[in-house]
Parts: sequence; C-alpha cells; structure tokens
Amino acid sequence: MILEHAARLASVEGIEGLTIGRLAEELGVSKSGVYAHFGSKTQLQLETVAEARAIFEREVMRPALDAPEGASRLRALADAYLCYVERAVFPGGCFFASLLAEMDARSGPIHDLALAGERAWQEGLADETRKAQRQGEIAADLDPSQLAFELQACLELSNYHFVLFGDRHVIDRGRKAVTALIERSRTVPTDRDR
Amino acid sequence: MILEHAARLASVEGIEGLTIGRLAEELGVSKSGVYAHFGSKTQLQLETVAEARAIFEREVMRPALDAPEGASRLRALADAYLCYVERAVFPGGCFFASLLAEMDARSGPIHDLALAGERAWQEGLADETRKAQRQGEIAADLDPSQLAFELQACLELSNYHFVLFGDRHVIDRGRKAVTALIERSRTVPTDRDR
DNA sequence: CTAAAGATAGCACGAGCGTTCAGTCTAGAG
DNA sequence: CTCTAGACTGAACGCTCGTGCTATCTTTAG
Repeated sequence: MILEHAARLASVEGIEGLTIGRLAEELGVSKSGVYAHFGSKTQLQLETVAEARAIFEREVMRPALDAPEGASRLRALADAYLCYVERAVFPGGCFFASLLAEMDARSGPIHDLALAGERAWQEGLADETRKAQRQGEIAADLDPSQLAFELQACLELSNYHFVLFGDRHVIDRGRKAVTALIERSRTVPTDRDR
Repeated sequence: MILEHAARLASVEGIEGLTIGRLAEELGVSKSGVYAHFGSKTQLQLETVAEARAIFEREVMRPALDAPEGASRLRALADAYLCYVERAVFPGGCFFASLLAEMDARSGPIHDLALAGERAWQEGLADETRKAQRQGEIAADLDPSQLAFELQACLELSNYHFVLFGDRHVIDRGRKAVTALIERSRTVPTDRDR
C-alpha cells in the first residue's frame, strides 16, 4: 500500500521530490512507520520503481499479450499504453516517462534502473517488430530499432501533452501517429521504392 | 551570468531542484549575492526560464531562419534542435524538454510558462507546415498539427535518449525519423489529384 | 568630494528533510 | 499464558532549504 501510493506520488512530484514526511502524512501514519520498512530513502525509491514496474506490467504489457504476436501486438501495446495514460493509472502520467526525464542526466542506482528499463522497453518493441517482419507484416529491410524509436516517441509525447494540456485529443493524435507509422512500414512499395 | 548558470544547472537538477545555495557556491558568491537580485526563489525560477528561452532562440530558432520558409525551414529547425542537443548547450539536455516533463503535472506560474512555451513551439512547427503546404511542398490534406506533433515527438525522444544513453547514434535516429516524416508528407500525385 | 544607490557578505530564523532511537502496541509460536 | 518479532509512535539529531536583516564595500550622480 505504501509503495503503491509512493509510485503515484512520485509520478507527480518526481522520484527525488518524493518525501517520506509527505508520504506518511497522506497515508495517515508517522514518518517512522513508513521509514522503518525501507531503512533509507534510496531503498524506498528503488522499491517504488519496482512497484511502478509491476503496475506497468499489469496495465500495459499483460493486456497486450491477448493480441497475436507481430504487428497486431505492436498495435495492442501502443493502444494499451495510450489507454493507461488516459485512464491516469498514475496521476502524473506514465511513471517511466517522468523517470526518464528526471534521471537522464543524473547518476546513481536509480539512473541505472531507469536506463535498464528504457532499454528493455525499446528492445521489446524492436523484438515485436522483428516478429512482424518474420511474419511478413512489416518490410524486411526496415530497421526494427528505428520503428521502435518512432513508436515510443509518439507514445511519450502523447503522455506528456495529455498531462500538460489535460486534453484527451492528444491521445487520438498519438493513436493516429502509431497507426500511420505501422501502416507505412507494411510490406508494400513505399515512396522511396517507386 | 547568474541566470545562464542557473539555466544550465536546472537542465540537470530540474527547475525545482535548483537551489540558491548550490547556485551561489558554484558561482563563488554568497547566497545573498544571488538571492538579492531576485527577491524570491519563484522569481529566480521565472527569470531562469526566460533566460533559457533566450538561449533556445539563439541556438535553435535563429540558425533555422537562414533556411527558406516551408519544408526547408522545417528541416532546418529539426536539424538545429538535434545539433543543439548534441552540442550539449544545456548539460542536462534540452531545457524545455526537462521543464515539460517536470511541470506537466504541477500547477503554478512555472507550469503556466511551460504550457505556453510548449504551445508556441508546437504552433510554430504547425505554422511552418502550413507555409510548406501553401508552397505545395507538403500535401494539402495533411493535418499540420499532426505533423508538428510527430516531429516534436522524435526530437524530444532523441534528446532524452541522447542524455540517458550518452550515445550520439540516437541523434542520427532522430534525424532519420524527421527526414522520413517530412519526405512522406510530400506532395505526390494520387489518383484523386490527377 | 560627497551622498545616495546598489551589490555583496555574514548571520540568524523557522521549516522540512533524512535518519536514529527508545518505547508501545499487537499478533503469532511454543 | 508467556515470549518474542515486527509494526508503529513520538521525540530528537544534524543538515539544508528559502528568507530576512544589518553591515560593509563599490559604483555612480550631482
């Protein structure tokens, strides 16, 4: 319960802006009541990131597993992500988008965790692209990492703009961008090939 | 000089993580020596954002003005942005990308400033797209805001990943994405147009 | 030359931070 | 029932934060 609340709070205040006093107050317990479970603030932050990862798996990864591998799952992943943003699973938007921006220029264990997570997510999208290529859904000469990059770019900006503007229109914009991106990568003659 | 240093520091630590003591120490003056110029921390933050905007204008907007309006300038803007990221004009990456992620879920004057800035940048890209459409460089039936969104998405993710991974490869990825995005939006004869 | 204006230093404050510790309550094992 | 391990409280610590105050320099205007 502590970690769940901590993850939500950190998505707004940042993982560094997360304070034990504030957390304790909102949970209606004493600072020690929170602190004793972790022994240090760094440990709390680390476990908060792990908790957020579990929530992300549950809310984004798992729903997308229903779709068949390849292009369909790529679409399902993007859809699940945008849905998770729109439902405000984290009140400050995607936890890992916030983490990425906050920790990119820092060092330490949390930075390392963010880096590993980002790499895994990128690799996951690229892997799914490769599967789609093997199934002939996506052009074989396309760089999987490039598509993964462009997909994630649109998802993340949808997230930031949704939180900033509070306008669900940007969710549609993201969806449209993802659709176009995948559609254009289909196995068909492209502008360049003509 | 204070504001210039503050902007660089804030790109790493965040505009909230910016502290007067740290700023004074790095500049070799007393806290009062910094504080008295602004009267409050909020005022320092506000002027820091303004200073960062001036730097952004100088490093990104102005160089792109050399390119002719329309598609060329769109490309020039993207190029200038990626170059500004790669040159590490701000050590923590693009100041406004950090600001966006940090302030999107907060409220107050700095949030408002970030929102206005983000809107202006988006509108600027959309306007340039409209000019390109008027010049027949980009398909007339394309939504300018949609292209602006997709362009910015790629630029921002390039920024985050460049800072996180420290790998200039992602700059090229961003450039490639932007090129493809603009290329695909070109005016090509369709059955309808004939 | 003098006087006013502004920049900077140094100190102190109250608040909040992470952290420690001694004590209290509670649930479960023997 | 007793003993113990773990959850929790409340007070305290050293530290840093933003902010205010006074005193000392430096510049500039008349």
